[in-house]
Amino acid sequence: MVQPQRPLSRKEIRQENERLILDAAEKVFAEAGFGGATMQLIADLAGLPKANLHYYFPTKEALYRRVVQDIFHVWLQAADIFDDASDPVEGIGAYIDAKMEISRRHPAGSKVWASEVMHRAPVIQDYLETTLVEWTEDRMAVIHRWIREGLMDPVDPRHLLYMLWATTQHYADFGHQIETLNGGRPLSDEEWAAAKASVKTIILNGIGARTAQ
Amino acid sequence: MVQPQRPLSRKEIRQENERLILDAAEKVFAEAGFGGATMQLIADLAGLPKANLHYYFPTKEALYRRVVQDIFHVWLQAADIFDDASDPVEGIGAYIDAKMEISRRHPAGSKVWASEVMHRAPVIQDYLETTLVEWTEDRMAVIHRWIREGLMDPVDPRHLLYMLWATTQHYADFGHQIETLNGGRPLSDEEWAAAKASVKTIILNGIGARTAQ
DNA sequence: CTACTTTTTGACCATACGGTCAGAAAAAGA
DNA sequence: TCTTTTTCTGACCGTATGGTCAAAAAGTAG
Repeated sequence: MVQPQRPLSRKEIRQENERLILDAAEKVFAEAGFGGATMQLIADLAGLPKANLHYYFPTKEALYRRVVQDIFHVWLQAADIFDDASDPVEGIGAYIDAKMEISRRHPAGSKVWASEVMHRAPVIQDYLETTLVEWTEDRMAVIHRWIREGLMDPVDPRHLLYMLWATTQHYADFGHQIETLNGGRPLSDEEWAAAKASVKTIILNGIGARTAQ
Repeated sequence: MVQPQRPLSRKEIRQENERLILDAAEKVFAEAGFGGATMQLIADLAGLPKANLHYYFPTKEALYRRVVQDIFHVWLQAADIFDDASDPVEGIGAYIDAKMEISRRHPAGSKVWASEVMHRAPVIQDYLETTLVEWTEDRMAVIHRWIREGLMDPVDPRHLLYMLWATTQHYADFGHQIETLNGGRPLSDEEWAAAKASVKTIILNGIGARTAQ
């Protein structure tokens, strides 16, 4: 272990500890659900005494709320790709790649999100009703434009989006099932590439996506 | 309330109460997760005193186990359709219809299953490793046959199955999100029909499914 | 009706959990 | 150095929860 020479400043201590706690909390909430998670477990995983958690986050709910909000923002960012594209092959293809990558790198976050929504979004319902609704409408507009431009078949954009979310997040949320069906081994680099390719092929084919000239 | 003339026999009492408890448990486990569910809540919903639950199911875990097992069997049955079909348009189309119908009629069951798998299948891992593995291999063989017969494109059957599961179950597991994006209203009959149609169109198109002559 | 078995239930218990607090330790400022 | 502010932490508390139990109620068989 390399010890820093200078003692950490207060700001650094705060940032470092909040990070430790949030990372641990994400994992524990993902593995046990909100109800099954305990502050003690999170504290142990973060390597801090339980009372210290309550110093940074007053309640279990406040901590959970922060975890869910952080995840939501990661996801929103990942969707910028969508807008910059000139055709569905590029836009939806890149979106699938991005979401599959998130499923691979942050499966815990995806599970926490899924759990939150499954339980009727007790803490982020307001986000769903505002930010997510806007986000969805914007992307639906893009898809409608592509349809008008003859770049893809006239599918219902809403259900296309649901399919994109469902399919990509499945690789995180049901990762354990996939691993079991893969002989107990996590997907290798090649298998992840094959998964991405399969998803892209079927969906892009399925909506008759064409590239812009 | 219509009261039966004859008092219930012991066998009837047992069946009736187990059914009441299992139905209530499915709902509560779905809404709160295993950790968040309480025996008291289940008891209240079932209209029985808590001690009575422990008479029929010794522990919370035993009750949960039965709920998950029951769901698993419903799903396995729904897949018989797959085998009886002579081509992917019929087989996969009917499978999508069946799974969408389950998502619509038994969303709680789907959520319990999702939660169980997300938490690394603590109670049904053995089922995953035996029954589900067999089931999956059988269906993969069917898909491989359809590919050999030129009835669909040579897609990876594994990832096609994942896409089918992901897409159909999404309408149950993320039903709350879908409802929110639908203006706060649950999907109407017509909207469910549109959802089914969208999923079938995109996937069957996506794999180049053709009907047998 | 009588003896027996199954079912029901209120009261109770031990434990685990979220949260509090007072005082110690450490950093920052003068 | 001395004072103030922030961070840390063991010990503690009230409550909610899963589970138990003994006795009552209800069904069954003769």
